[in-house]
Amino acid sequence: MAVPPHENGSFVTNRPGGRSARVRAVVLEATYAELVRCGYLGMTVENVADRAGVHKTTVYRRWGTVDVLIADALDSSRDVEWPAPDTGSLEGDLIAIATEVVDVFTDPARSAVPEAVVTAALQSSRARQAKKDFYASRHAQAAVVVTRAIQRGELAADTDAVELIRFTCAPLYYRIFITGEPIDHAAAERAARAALVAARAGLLAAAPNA
Amino acid sequence: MAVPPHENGSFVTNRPGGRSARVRAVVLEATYAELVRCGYLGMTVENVADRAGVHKTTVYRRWGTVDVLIADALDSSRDVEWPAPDTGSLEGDLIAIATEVVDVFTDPARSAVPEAVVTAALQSSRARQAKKDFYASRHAQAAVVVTRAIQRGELAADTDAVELIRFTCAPLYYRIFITGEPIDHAAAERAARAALVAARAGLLAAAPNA
DNA sequence: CTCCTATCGCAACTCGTGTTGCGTTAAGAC
DNA sequence: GTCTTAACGCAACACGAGTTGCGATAGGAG
Repeated sequence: MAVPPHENGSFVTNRPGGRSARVRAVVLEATYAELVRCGYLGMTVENVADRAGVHKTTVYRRWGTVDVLIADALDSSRDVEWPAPDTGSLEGDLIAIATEVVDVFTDPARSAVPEAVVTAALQSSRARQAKKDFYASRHAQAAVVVTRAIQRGELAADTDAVELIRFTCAPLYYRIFITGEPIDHAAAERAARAALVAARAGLLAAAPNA
Repeated sequence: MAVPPHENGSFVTNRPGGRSARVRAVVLEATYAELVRCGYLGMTVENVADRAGVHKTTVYRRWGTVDVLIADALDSSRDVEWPAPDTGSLEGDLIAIATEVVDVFTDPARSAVPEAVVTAALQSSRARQAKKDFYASRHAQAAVVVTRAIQRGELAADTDAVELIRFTCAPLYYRIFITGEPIDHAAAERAARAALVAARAGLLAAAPNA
């Protein structure tokens, strides 16, 4: 068709069997690599194409912009399984989740991707939607530590599981992206415990809370 | 000297009296206007110069890039007085602070600037420092509601006042920049109350907390 | 007022991103 | 195997952001 793939929102080609799928895989991998190497603004469609061993017009025609490249890369990695921690206690699980956030963002190689995703989401609605879907998926996976705690009787049944995860991560992301202050293991513990105290106080109820 | 102003970190010119100061003021005002109109990536040095009624080489020589423009604009508005709320209770004050965050980010005209600042801070160290200084200043101003509460005996004296402000704002910023979920007055109240509960539980102590 | 020079305006230039037209390759159907 | 055409490679181009050299303007000192 005359309509390029990046304008109908999906990347289903008419020939998904061989070359198209191969090209997509190698381009998305190159996208991650270039993101780590140059960051969001330093990244160029041409550099991604070169690294992938593909001509730049191919990438321009199938994806169009770096925002769409990042969004597609994020979509493709959205549903990879993410093992939720299981330390035996809800507090331990929440601290483990918060600690992983700290670990990611204190490693420049791993923090480059989420930072670029946040930037891209502020520029294009396509990337914004991909980011939203990604975090919704991850939060749903992480929320099992809360539902398990409810089943164990550690927490009220009407607690909003995903909201508790959000409140656990929020103070860390706030320091990273807003105040620019450093984060460490103590900050992770503090964030997890604060979220837990709020949940135990009934402030994170799921229903039309009072 | 041969060193352009944006490389020595300050914008003190040798002739601060007349034209230089006038040019700076009109350029920074144009920076804000273009930020609202085009966002961070749509913004260009040339458009800022045109709007300011100056030639683009003037802006290029004094600031160099849009990151520095944004950083300088932020610096110049950092110390404008920001009236902290005074509702009579700490809970009311925190809810008022959180509600203002919601108000700003539900108005596209007002949310454009902080969104651009976050983006710019992810690209240049100069903008990152300006953002850090700006939020440090605002948080210090907002923290007076906490110190007042401590004086009234509402809260333990060892509470980290700024940390309580951070925990109040964090869940809102998390929804705005990370999960992309909507925010409203209920979310503001929830964030403020959760932070307050954590503070009352002694989790936000200033000292080498236990 | 006169002089010095920091700062600005102007025009031409460089360079890299993104585009377009066309020929080539290979996936999928038969 | 042959045929069709979606998808790719290639080369030349268009466009705009950022740069540079030089002359003009206007603070600030004496």
